[in-house]
This record gives sequence, C-alpha cells and structure tokens, in this order.
Amino acid sequence: MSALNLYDTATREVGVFSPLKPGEVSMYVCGATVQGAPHIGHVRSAINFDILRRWLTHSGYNVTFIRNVTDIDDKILQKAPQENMQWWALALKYERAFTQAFTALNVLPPTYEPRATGHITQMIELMQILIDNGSAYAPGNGDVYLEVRKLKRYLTLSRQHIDDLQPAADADERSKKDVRDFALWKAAKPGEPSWPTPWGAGRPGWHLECSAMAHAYLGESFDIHGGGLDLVFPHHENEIAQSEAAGYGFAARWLHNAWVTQSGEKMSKSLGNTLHVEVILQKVRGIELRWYLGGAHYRSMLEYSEGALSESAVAFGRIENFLKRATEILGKTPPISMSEAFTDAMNDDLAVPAGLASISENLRLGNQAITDSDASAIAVNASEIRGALSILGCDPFDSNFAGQATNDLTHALDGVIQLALKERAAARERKDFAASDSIRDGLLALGITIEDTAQGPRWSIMEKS
RNA sequence: GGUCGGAUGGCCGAGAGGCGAGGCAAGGGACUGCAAAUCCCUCUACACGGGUUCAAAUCCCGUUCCGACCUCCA
Repeated sequence: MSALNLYDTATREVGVFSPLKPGEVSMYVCGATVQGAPHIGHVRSAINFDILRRWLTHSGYNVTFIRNVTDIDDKILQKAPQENMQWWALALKYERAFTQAFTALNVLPPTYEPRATGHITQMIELMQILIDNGSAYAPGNGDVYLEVRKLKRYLTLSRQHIDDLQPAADADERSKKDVRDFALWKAAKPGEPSWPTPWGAGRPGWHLECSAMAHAYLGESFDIHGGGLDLVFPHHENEIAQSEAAGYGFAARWLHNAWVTQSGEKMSKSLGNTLHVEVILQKVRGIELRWYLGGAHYRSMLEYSEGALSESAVAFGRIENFLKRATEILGKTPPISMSEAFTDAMNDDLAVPAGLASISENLRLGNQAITDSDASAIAVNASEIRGALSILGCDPFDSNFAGQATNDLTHALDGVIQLALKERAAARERKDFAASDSIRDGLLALGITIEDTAQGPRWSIMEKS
C-alpha cells in the first residue's frame, strides 16, 4: 500500500506525511467567525478537512481534530445592533447555523470545538510570555502588540518581505512601534465587551486565539494546521509569529483549501456573491451538495454553477441507484472495503478526482455484474464504492443520511405500489399496453418511477431536482 | 510595487516529460412491447510565441488574459 503524501504550504511541496507521535495525528483547523450564515465556500473548507480527517482515521491514526469558533470580533460587534441583538446572541445564532450546515453535510463534529471567549485566560498567559521575553509590548492604552521586526523570521509561509507589503489602511496607529506590528489584544472602546488583563481591559485580536487554543489542546507542536487559502496571510503568519516568539514549535505542516468561485471571483461576503448553504439545500440534498463540493481537489478553485451542481447530483444518483439495486440483489448492505485505486488516489495528496474515476470504474463493472447476475462481482464493486463514499462522507447508508430510507410508510407504500404493479403485469400479459402504460404514467405523475429489470419491476421515488 | 494561483475538448474536470484520467452532453449500437435503467462503440484538448529534449499539455524564456492576498475573509 502506498504511503500518505500531503502538500505543505510552507515548502510548497508534496511529501510523505509522518506524524510527530506514531499513530497519532493532531490537527487544528481555523473554523468560522460566526458573524453570518454559512455559504458554500465555508462548508467546502469544512468538507475538505473532514475528508482528510476521515482518511487519516481510516489509515489507522488516532486523530485529535480541533476546529475553533471565533465568537468575538469586530464584525460581530458591528452586526449585533443591526440585527438588534446582543453580540453574544448573534454569535451563538450563527454558530448554530454553521453546526446545522455541518450536520446536513455530514461533517463530523471535531474532537473539540473551542470558542475564543472561553480561552481568555490562555490568551493572557500567552501575552504574558510574549511581553516577558520582549517579543510583545503594551503601549499603555490597553492594546498589546507583537513587535514583528524583532522576530527571527516572519512571513515565511506566504514568502513575502515585510518591506514589500502595501502600507496598512490603519497605519496611522500612533501607539505602534512599527506599522507592521499587529494587535494581540485590543483595548475596549466605550460600550464594547471587554475582559480584564494586566495591560488593560479589552478583547482579543483575531490571531491570538488560535495560537492560544492550539497550544491548549494540541501542545507546543502539532501535525497539521489547516484553513482557507485566504488565511495564509495575515492570520496564519501571525499565528506562527506569536507561537514561535513564545518558543513553541507550532504546526509541522500547513494545508490550505482553495475557494469556491463565481465567474472566476472568490465567493465572499464583501463581494456579496455568496450562496448560502440553506438556499442550496432547497435545490439538492445534503449528500448531493457534499458530493459536489468534495469532488474537486482541495487545492483547486471550484467554479460554482447551478448546471454543474445539478449534473453532479444526477451522477451521484446513478451511484446511489446502483448501491440500492446491489443491496436488493445481495439481500444485505454491502460492507465497506477500500479499492487499491481509491487508496492510491487518496494517498496522493487527497486526489479525490482520481478517486472519483475509480468509483466510475467500480460503477461500470458493478452495473455489468448486475446484468450478468454475478453476485460476487456485484458485492466487490458495491463494497468498494461504499468504501470510497464513506471517506468522502457521502455513504448513503450512513445513519446521518439514512432515516428517510425505510420506515412504516415506505412499507405501506410498497404494498400499494405492488398492487398497482400486479395490475400492470396482468395488462402486459394480455398485451394491453395502453392500460399498462397508464398505470406507469399514473405512478410517474405521483413522482414514482417504474423500471423493468431482469429481476422484475422496481419502483423508486424521484428525488427533488 | 510585493507574493501567489490559473488558462486543457461542446461543457465540467484530472494529470505535471513518453502510454489521450474520469464524468456530462452528442452520434451510433445492444437490451425492451414501449419507456426507464444499464452496457458497448465513436468523436472533439492542452491560451499564444520561442527554446530545451530522441520525446513537451507537462521543463525553460517571453507574451496575453483571468483571479487571489498585502492586516475583514473559508
């Protein structure tokens, strides 16, 4: 079996993944700033890292997966009065919206999901270390800054040079020693929430929380730090700066997912071209949206289009249909197994598109096996498809997606349809095709499709398109 | 100005020196009373101009166009 290779943003190379501790993987992924409803770009990121996590777990690692929630920041404070809410109520409202979206898309809950506001103590401890060792300074107005010129190295992840950066818009901060210095802690303005610190009351700067929380749950060094490509600078650079200045090793490997775009442009709140998960889920099922978003390579931009989404949903339906038929023929849910082709694809920096090609091959062979009534070939291909789908988080047998499959109503419905099919069979027997077709058309009008197979007619309920 | 990504067939989307990933659509065929589903076959590529090489979509140089980040972002 091939070994897992992963890209590293820091080296810009794909290399063999070997964890710091054998058998254990520690992962920190930057989660949402809960200031609005999740759009499909947000959940794409979550899905990408969920696939990585599932693959690591499948590969035998014990994965500790931390994904934070940023529940205090400028935008949250700014939006709260607009929605006529307390900032903390707004934050929790959108945190729930994210959780709901993740559940609908079968994103596994993280091992732990720390909130920034719950880790002020750890942030103060970190700032104390940074001030004590001279890396940070408090000018006395309640702010605390990291002095970037003192760092041994800075901007190595994004490979920029400090003097080449465009001057910041807020460069007129007089209390900063250098305009590039960034805030660890922001002094509270009147009416803003604040927490007391030795340097004055205020609230966390954006970057500090991730350094503090990664340290709290994963220690001084951990295996993988992930997030969206747009976090490379400044967020991740500043996390590195804080953590390394404190003497920590921090992340051994950096993974960044690319964006969902529309007309070539990144989906973002400021552009107003966002597509909320909630809205898309009125068009396709969660499992289909996940199949679409997870199908692109995580480092490739995914150009959203409604056509591509619905095409993708149809393609997924074909796979589901095969699994359903295979299950009927085998008389049991096919067990999960992993094909070599899919394994190799995933080990090659999570080459999901190559993995999809292997699923297509399984599907073709599986359908052929149904035609040939070759039960063992049906079983092999169904199991391998299920195995691949389970890693992609799109296993239709997954209890997160099941539920709607079998219940008393379906059972009753089956009985009713069987009655109709019996009438239809009789009509076909006497070559009264007008009658048999009117039964089929009648069922179709109710959203029930009839297919005649070698094993007899089978029915299914049409999915919403 | 600095840093970085991209341009592949009608469409979507991989690949990163040699065998044309895969899917959708299209055309043909098999199966079927007809459908549906499924299978088989066929077809169309690497933005442009140079170069390196026995061999370039892939490497190098240049050009054009698109996009991202430069302290709000997944």
